Amino acid sequence: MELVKIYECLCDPTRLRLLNVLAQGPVCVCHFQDVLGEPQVKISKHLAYLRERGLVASERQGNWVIYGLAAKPSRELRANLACLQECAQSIPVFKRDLARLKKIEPLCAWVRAGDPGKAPGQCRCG
Amino acid sequence: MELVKIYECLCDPTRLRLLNVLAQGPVCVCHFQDVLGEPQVKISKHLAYLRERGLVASERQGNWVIYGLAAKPSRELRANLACLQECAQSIPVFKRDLARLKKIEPLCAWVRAGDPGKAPGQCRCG
DNA sequence: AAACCATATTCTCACGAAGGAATATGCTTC
DNA sequence: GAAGCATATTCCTTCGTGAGAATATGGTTT
Repeated sequence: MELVKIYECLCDPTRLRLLNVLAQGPVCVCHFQDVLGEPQVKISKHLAYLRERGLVASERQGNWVIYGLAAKPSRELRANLACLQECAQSIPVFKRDLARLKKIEPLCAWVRAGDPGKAPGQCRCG
Repeated sequence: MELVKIYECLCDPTRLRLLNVLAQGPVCVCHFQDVLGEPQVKISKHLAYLRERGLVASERQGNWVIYGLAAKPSRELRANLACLQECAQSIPVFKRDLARLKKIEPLCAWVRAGDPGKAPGQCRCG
């Protein structure tokens, strides 16, 4: 059942936080590390988990990799992501993450714009 | 996170089917066996799993045990059960289960009524 | 109280998933 | 092409879960 696959993706706190952030728009991996405050391996592996199951998609942009929600989600996925967002609104962890995201949002936008010519040698996350 | 506990409950096909059936009202265990066509142990263990995590509650009625959805669900639980129902509408397995449930519904109602005086020695499920 | 029914629990096995440390890959810059 | 950065993968250990067989429990009937 595809529905079960979706719920399997949702039954880990780190993945829920990732999806909550992604609901705001595409984000690059190093920003995830910054926003969630979790180690690189953890972030990377959970993103891979979500990618293999089709919840998110990734695109390389020079040194960075940008993740975004699936382009054309199934009805079930759309419904559940909407439900998650509704629930997340009232849960502190998620609100904190979005607050931190807002602070670095300009950087995210800049990375997303993806003009390699202007890219500096080092990510400005830290 | 309580939200994760909910999703853990939802990431198994058998449990999804149980919850889908329960959305129609309380049901006794032997009827679950009949509707899902799964062995007793399986049903019983998954119901226990859901009960330990507060998604469902059980009540003994003579030889039978009747399960129902949690009386006062959290906002998150309510939202997710609603979402599940919406998704289930278009998925064959769930529709089949509800169809089979309908056939034995009078029996369910009778068990729920719970007049031990009239109870026969044997469940009429099979 | 013995037989019986519906349900629950225990035991064992196999498997997948999460976390961390170490290492590999792909780009980019010098 | 060597060094450096961001990200991915591998290896290992630990833990929870699902399934089935067998057995236990609690209530009921005779």
